[in-house]
Amino acid sequence: MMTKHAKEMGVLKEHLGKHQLKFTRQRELILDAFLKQEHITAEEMYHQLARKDPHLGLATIYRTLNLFCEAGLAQARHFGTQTQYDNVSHKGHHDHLICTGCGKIVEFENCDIERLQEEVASRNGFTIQTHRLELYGLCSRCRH
Amino acid sequence: MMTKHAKEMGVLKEHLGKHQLKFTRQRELILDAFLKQEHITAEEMYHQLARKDPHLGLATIYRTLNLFCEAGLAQARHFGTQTQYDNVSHKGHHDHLICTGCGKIVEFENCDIERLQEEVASRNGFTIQTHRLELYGLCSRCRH
DNA sequence: TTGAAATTGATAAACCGTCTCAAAAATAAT
DNA sequence: ATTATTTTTGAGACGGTTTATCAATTTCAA
Repeated sequence: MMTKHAKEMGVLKEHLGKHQLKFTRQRELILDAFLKQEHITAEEMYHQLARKDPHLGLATIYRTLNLFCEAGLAQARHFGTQTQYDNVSHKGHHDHLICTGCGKIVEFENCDIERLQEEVASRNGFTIQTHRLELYGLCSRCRH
Repeated sequence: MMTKHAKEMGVLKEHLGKHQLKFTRQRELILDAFLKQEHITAEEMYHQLARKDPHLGLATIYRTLNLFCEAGLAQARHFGTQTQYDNVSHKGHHDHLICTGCGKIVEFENCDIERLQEEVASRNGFTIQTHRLELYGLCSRCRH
C-alpha cells in the first residue's frame, strides 16, 4: 500500500543506506506513528504501539527515536524527568513557552523571530537546518 | 567588604527568614561556590566541594540548589541528561549557532530577537525568566 | 538460497534526582 | 549559658527513565 509519509520515509531510507543500517518493519511502524504526532515520549509511543502486529519493545522505540534524531527527522528535548521527541518535519515548526512553575507548555510560532534568526546565521556564514527556541518562565497562574 | 556576595547572601537570608528556614554553613558554602559560576550541575558542584571543610553530601547540594531556585537566585534547566542550575544574577546571556558538520559553536546576542521573545511571552501571559536558543546548520566551510 | 551483518526484545544495569531517617546543628526559650 | 524545639544534614535506599547486553531473529547482498 501507498504510505502516507513518503517524503520522510525517503529521508530515513537515505540515512539508513548511508550508514549500512537496515530497513525494518519496526522502523517503518515507529516512523508512521511518530509522524502523526507533534511530539511524543518513548513511553507514550510504547503504549500506543503495544498491540500492533509485531510487538515493539521499549528499547527498540528508544533506539529508533534516537535514530530519527540522527537522521534529522526528530529532535530530543529534555523536560522534567522525560525526553520529548519533537517531529521536526511537522509543518509549521513551533517553539515552546515552558512554565517553570507547573510545567505547562505553550507552543508558538513567530515569523519575525525566524527571519532574524536567518539574518544572524547568514551574517556568520551559516545556513540553518533547524533550530530550537525555548522560553522559560512563569505562566499567569503560577506568578501569583 | 566582608563577603564577596553580600547582596545575594542577603536575598538568601531574607528568603530563609520568610520561610522559617535556617542559615547554615553548608548553604553559605554552596552559595559562594554557585555565584562564581554561570551555570553548574549538582554533580559538578559536588566534586568541586568534596574537599571543603564540612563535607557536603550530594543530597544537600541538590536540596540547596533547589532552594536557590525558590529564592530566585538560580534557575533550573534540563540540558542533556542533567539539570543545569543557572546563575540568574549573571548577566550577558548568549545564544548559540551550532555547525552540524564540524561541531563549531558560535555565540551571539541579538536584542531584536530578545524583544520579540518578550512580546510572545506577554501575549501568552508568561513572564520570562530565561531562554535557550540554538540554531543548527552548516558553517561556510562545511557547506562546500 | 545462503550467510554475513544488523536488529530485535527481554531484562539487567546505569544514571539522576528525591526520599527516609537518625544524628547533628541552629535558633528560641528559659 | 543551658535547655528545648525545630530544621538540616549525610548516607544510603529508592523510583523512574534511558542505555547496555546478548541470544535469537531478520534483513539483504551475493
